[in-house]
Amino acid sequence: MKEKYPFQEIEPKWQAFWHERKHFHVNTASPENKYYCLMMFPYPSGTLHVGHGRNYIIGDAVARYKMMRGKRVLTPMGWDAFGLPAENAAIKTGTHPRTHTLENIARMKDQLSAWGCGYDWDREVTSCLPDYYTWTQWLFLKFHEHDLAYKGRAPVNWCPSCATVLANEQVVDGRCERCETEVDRKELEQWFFRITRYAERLLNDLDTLDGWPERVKAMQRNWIGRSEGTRVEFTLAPRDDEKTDESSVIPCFTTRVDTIYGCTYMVLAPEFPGLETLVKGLPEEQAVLDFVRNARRMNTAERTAEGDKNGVFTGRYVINPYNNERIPLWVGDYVVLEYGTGAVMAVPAHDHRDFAFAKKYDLPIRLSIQNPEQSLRVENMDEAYDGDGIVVDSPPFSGMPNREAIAKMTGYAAEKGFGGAVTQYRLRDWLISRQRYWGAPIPMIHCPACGTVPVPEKDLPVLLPEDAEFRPKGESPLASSESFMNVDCPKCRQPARRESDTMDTFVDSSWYFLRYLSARDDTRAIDTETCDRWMPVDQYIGGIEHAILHLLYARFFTKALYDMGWVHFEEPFARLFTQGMITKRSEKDGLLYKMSKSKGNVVDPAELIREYGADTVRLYTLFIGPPEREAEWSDQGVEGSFRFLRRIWKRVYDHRDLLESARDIRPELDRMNQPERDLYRKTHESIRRITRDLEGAFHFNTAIAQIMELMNAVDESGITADSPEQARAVFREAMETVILLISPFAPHIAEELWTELGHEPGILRASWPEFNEAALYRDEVEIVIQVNGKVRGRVSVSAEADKESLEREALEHEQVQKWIEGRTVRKVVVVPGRLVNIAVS
RNA sequence: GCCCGGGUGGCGGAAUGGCAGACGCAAGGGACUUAAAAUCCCUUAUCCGUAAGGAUGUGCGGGUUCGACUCCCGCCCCGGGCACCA
Repeated sequence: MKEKYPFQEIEPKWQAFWHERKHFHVNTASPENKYYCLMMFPYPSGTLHVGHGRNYIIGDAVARYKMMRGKRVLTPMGWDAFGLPAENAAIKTGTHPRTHTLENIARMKDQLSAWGCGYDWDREVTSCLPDYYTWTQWLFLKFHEHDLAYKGRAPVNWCPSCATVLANEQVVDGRCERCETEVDRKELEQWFFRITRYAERLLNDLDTLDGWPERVKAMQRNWIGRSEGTRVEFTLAPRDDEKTDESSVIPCFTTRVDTIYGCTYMVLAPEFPGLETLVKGLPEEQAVLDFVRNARRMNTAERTAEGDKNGVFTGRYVINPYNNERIPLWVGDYVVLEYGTGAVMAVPAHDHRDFAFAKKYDLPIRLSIQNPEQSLRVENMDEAYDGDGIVVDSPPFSGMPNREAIAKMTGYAAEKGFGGAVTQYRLRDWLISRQRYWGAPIPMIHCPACGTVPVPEKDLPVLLPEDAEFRPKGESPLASSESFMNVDCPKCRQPARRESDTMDTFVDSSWYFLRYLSARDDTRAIDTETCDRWMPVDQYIGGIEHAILHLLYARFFTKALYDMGWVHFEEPFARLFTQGMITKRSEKDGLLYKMSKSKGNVVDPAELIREYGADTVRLYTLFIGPPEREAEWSDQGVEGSFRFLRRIWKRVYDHRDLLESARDIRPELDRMNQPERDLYRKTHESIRRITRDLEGAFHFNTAIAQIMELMNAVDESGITADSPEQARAVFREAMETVILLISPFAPHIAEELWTELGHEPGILRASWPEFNEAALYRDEVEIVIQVNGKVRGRVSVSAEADKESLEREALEHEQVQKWIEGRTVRKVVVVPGRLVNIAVS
């Protein structure tokens, strides 16, 4: 055994060992003791920094811990390999994105193994290769077959820099999530997935996900945005010029139907369908058209910025079905088409937006809810009252508490046939078309005669053409490849054109966790039987940035596949853990940032591994703080973790004779003296504590602190090779425990020392230690004595001491006497084994 | 505005309603060394005190309790999500 901790030698050795012994391979034929431990598969950017590493290190620690607890752990890995960066690099350098991507994958695989992370590489999936995207396309066809994929014309988000459309989920504050360019609105024909059909189930089933962070569930609830309200159909008042309208009703959605008698006008969204015909030929027509054109020119950010509200009168009127009142119809830029019906009943007295609009355009304000103080007068109002109260001036509902009136008035609408209760969602259908090259082609064909025709399953995959022009032009690069575009219609055999858009990469990642279970199966996408055995994922680990996007889409896919009968579970991820970001102070401005090249604050793991070893990087990453929270990387902290590992190594080296001599001696509690008992107890306390830290929440930081404490206790024990037999036995057990407990975190050193101690190689196959209840017992305990809640003394007593004797002992304590002298003892609280509190006055 | 988190030493952070600050980092002092590195030992919340000891202290203000970082009520600040969503 080497004296100096030879991390550079042992780490590659054990990595090769795990690989050769296939320690991370698992047979999914039986579900017995299964544990599916999944990490979000990475985009192959080429280089991982220590911030990315947190994800894999946590996952690997969990996998190793569960293996030692006897689970058959599946930890697969793969690559979310389609996407813009590779394509952008291709545009710049001329290298094909595939070449670039595959090189990056090779590099990242090496990085992951250098970290000591083990995976079942036989199940590797790479979403950009035909053996994967064939099945992504197949799933698209299934979705199409079940009316979950459709082509529709709609105003969509267009990123001018990426030259593609984006899903709602990919627009953040009116900007492209990727490149932060302001997003424009465009009206285009695009492919959508009908996720809104699942809104209710996606929302309700969140309640079944006990193993998910509340935060993520809250974000999804917000995003789905369910709100219950009332649909009210207003009748369009006939035109003065007696021309007829296409439709005579304008429905609107409201959550506050109780205020409808205060409705003094109605507002349409500028994009409201049929608006042009509504105003055709009226004196107001030109003003309306100008207003609409202007509103449409604005990008999403400008349009949605709260503040000034603009609008224009249409020259038309609608009838409020509750009181048959004729009210003016306006167009306003604060009404959004996509939500509700694109029409809003305006109640300025009870809605702050309507209030501002009415003030600006001098529209009437009428009270219909009186506050409990009865103090509201329209003349005095300088803001809308949106609180509860009593319905007024609303016959026959006047006098009702407004909450009650909502139900009554909604019922009334249903009864009279002009509306009723409806549930509205904020969630929109998922736009999946992308006008880019590096994605899975949408397997559809446009035939002049037959229309849009799906590619027959037997013709899959629709391969990406090799001769496409990448440079983005607003049209998909695939359109530039004639060999790709020209195809015969599968129905009528006449010349037709392929769909030239590719799929959003979030489609690829919505089902990869199913594919891992049958990654090499070239006959079908999903192996239903194996999925039934091994799904759901027991533990999913990834970044919080996917709280909505990926995690919502994957849930949607699972539910859709459930309905189609391909899987028999509705939720894919039983437990979810989201780790916090690792930040580092920028040397430029001294501020904290997420690690990124542009901020110049990335820490390269390769350098650290060379200098300290992978175990140090792992240990530090896990010790840095609670794993779900953000943490600041500290170079000194790394040093500290290194020192600790080196210290463990040195103890084993220095005491190798002692450890060897104790090989066959079992610790026996009755034969131990006090210091031996203390170390024995500390050992078993540590096992208990650490096991508890790892079950449920992953408290790696406190688990590691506890190992450090145990190590401190080993050093303080003063046991040497000359110590008596029991001392040596206890010492050996303590050191073995340190090695076992640290092995999920620092597996290389643990493997090495484990064999050094004479065990068979392969600590992963060793069992996690169990604590001995008897070891935890103390016969003497220190009791704290408080006077009025303040500690005034402490006393050592037998663990069995009863309340009476503890109270006596406390009252007689010398220091304590000083504090109770001359005062009245009102009460004495005794908590056996802990403290005595004497209340005096 | 609504919904989630969070606020504890110089720093990262610990604490089933029961000794606040485990563990680590940093800092200071010492041992070893010709010297340095490494290692080991000691100190380290704040204030008063030579000390024994005392007072204060977990964002702020109240409350419950023998006892509150922890529970309840009302605020403040920081981070995140949603938002002219009717």
